[in-house]
Amino acid sequence: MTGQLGRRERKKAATRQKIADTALRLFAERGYDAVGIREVAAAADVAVTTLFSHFSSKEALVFEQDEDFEQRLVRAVTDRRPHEALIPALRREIHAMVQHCTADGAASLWRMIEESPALRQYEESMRQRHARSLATAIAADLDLPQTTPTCSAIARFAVDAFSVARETDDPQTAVDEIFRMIEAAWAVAGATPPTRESVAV
Amino acid sequence: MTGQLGRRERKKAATRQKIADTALRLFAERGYDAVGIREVAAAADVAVTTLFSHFSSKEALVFEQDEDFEQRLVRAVTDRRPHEALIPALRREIHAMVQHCTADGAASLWRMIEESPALRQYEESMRQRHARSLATAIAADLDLPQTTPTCSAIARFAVDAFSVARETDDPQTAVDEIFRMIEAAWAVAGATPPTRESVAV
DNA sequence: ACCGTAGCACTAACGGTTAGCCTTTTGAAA
DNA sequence: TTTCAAAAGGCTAACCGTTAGTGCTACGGT
Repeated sequence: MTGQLGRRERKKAATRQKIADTALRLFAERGYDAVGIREVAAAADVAVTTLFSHFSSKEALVFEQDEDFEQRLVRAVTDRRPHEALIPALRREIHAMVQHCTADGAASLWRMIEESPALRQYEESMRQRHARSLATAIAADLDLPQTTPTCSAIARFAVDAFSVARETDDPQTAVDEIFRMIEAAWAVAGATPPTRESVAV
Repeated sequence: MTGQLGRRERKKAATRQKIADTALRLFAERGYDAVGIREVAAAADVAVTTLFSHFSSKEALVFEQDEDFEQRLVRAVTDRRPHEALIPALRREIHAMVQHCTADGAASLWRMIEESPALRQYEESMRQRHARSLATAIAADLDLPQTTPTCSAIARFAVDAFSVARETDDPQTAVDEIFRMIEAAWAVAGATPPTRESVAV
């Protein structure tokens, strides 16, 4: 083995990266809606079908770090230090994610997202996926056989915190503000043991 | 005036209704994905362009009551009886909406929605719109000049309650469960007066 | 040295959506 | 009543994202 990946996998990764880079450059230059898939493929010197074998949709070209975000949320729960409570761990991660997304280099990217309805819609359904994964992780953390309404709700609240905060002028403060609410919500949920129905199959 | 609407508006409404009815019938018969727009238009005896002048997308054919839902949420806040608190009013409305959507006749419709990724995605972005409207209504109710992170968060939490509950075996119980959490979240948000930044322009 | 397969290309098409342009209907002003 | 502007609808033709079908080539393991 050369390094860790074979030539084949390196080439594949290179192709993927080239497509993503080309797409983001074109989108930045001329706007997301004004650039077609055929154009991106041509500029990256690949076939349209190749592009779609690397990215599941045009929007996915923009949200390249989709799975990163998802795993960060899940790991914030599963890999947290022993004895650290659930909500503070989530809060720290959301803080970091917000910081990452409001960093200077990313501003124009998020502006582009806000201007395109298609991208907004994609982002929303992406967050829903993330909330589902997070809910599963939370349920597992509580040794529950499956997600309860409380798990799903807390997961969604956390994701909401990110979305709402990112749209405000002072994201970090907003995250803290919302997480105080989530903390309170979690407290009453924990105090109220789940009813028979909500755990039953 | 004949009745309240002129002939023109009555005809327009009739056309719209005919399109919606035809579409839902075809979708129910053969599945959402298996029925094309051209087919729906032909069956409703209108041109494709006419269909799209009444509905902004294929998915909108299914979520005909989109605006109803949005207005019910907003009115639950603005039109509630004097002295009734905000969160209980919202809870009542969400209860009613869940009941309405889990009634017997609607079951097959929601199964169809769950089976189609396109419909799920549309529903999600619809809920986001509703949450935005609700946030604005809540802000107005509190005499705030614009939405704060707290308003947006509570609005999203309420909408989340609907979405999570609808996926549960026992939706009504789930709504109560989640609204206990929202009540707690609202309590700490109200107790903590907004900081200067979160209200500033 | 060989073979299975992953990666990629090409063509052609499908389905949702829109633009451009034309006809008919309708509400109301002149 | 006549007239007229706007609304509603229609037709054609296309654009765009996405996928199926097919085949070639180069790589990795045996």
